[in-house]
Amino acid sequence: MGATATILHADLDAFYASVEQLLDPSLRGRPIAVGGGVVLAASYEAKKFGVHGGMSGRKARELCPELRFVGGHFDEYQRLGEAAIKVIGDFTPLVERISIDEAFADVAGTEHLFGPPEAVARAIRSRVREELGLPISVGVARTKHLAKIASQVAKPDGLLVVDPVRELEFLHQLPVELMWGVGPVTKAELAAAGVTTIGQLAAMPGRSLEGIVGQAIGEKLGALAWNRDPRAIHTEHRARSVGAQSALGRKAAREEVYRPTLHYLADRVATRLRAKERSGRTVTARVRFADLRSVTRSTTLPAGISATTILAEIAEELVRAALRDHPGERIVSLLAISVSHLEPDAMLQLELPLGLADEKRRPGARLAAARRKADGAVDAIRRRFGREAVAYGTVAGLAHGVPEGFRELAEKEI
DNA sequence: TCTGGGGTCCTAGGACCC
DNA sequence: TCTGGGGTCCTAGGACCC
Repeated sequence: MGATATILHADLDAFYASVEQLLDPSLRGRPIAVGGGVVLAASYEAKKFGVHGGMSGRKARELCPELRFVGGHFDEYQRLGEAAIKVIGDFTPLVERISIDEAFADVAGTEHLFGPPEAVARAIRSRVREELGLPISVGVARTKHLAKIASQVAKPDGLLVVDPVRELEFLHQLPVELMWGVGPVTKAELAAAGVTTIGQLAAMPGRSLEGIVGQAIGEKLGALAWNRDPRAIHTEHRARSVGAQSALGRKAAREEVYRPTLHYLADRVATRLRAKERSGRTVTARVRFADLRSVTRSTTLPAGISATTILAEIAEELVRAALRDHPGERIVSLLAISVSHLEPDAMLQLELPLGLADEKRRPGARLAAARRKADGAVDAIRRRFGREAVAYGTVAGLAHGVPEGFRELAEKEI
């Protein structure tokens, strides 16, 4: 068993940029970037100049003077991402979507219907190209990790099947940074130890590898390097945290300044929690200073919360504490709120009026229930008239860095 | 190389419990 | 021969992924 390569990893190439080139033919074959202040995605023509996602717009223009910036068609990204996943789903129910533009699939057992895995991969690629007009790369291998590496190597617009008898031969010649979990820091640490290829990493004694990157990562990388990581396809996914953040440029670290932003963020997070019928026990606030260093403060409550005002108040307290501990920092460049330790929304059962006995058992329970009810009313109005129909006091009209559509896209359930 | 917004997981130290 | 708890939860920081 396990001797055939049946895991596919499919990855839309330069997804946002490809969609823009699809929508506007005059952009095809030209270096373009989606975004403005920051590059959200770059076309392959732009990547040749060294432009990549996450880069500042200014830097990107320096590298590529003829770069065209285009505004994002976020609804189209959502629609086309869904459509591509649907194409994969036509070949197998075992699909694990891991982001808007990529997914794993297992085609073991569908050979009698659609032919061998390589034929399925070809079919997926040509259907996505013909029906949606988008390039997609596919890797096929015996394990998820190897399939993912194969799709990266196949890019752009390629297909690569890793023959099970040549797995290590293929894997060991590649650079370590193609492995999942090896970023810039780990790459540099490994390079300092003379390790730049997956083969060199595989040859290291486990002890010394763990000495460099820590136990958990060391064990994981060791398993990946020998392709001994038989992770299964997971078709269900449940979020472990819900958060929101806003970059502020440079703002004074004063309450009148950060308060409205925290209410805005709390509103986004709490609304999503309630929509999922979840609440969370741990609230974390992050403050980033002018030099981009950031600190976090968190607190864990005895019971989960999902009320906007309560979340906002806790976040304010956490931010105050963080600033108190860093009196030298007078500038804030980003604020974030995250809620974790998620559980079923306890307040849902508290819709009925609470009596004095409840209040004695849990001080503040009645106030919390009242706030939860007010939130429920806001949620209902928004469901009918849209998000903009209601805002929490000073939050109304607050200007924020990225387009609303980008936030909504990022918030979408995968 | 000063860059957005959404996440996951790991580590280390301390508190607390039995 | 050496050593003197182990387990669990919480907090803060950090690396990494798309």
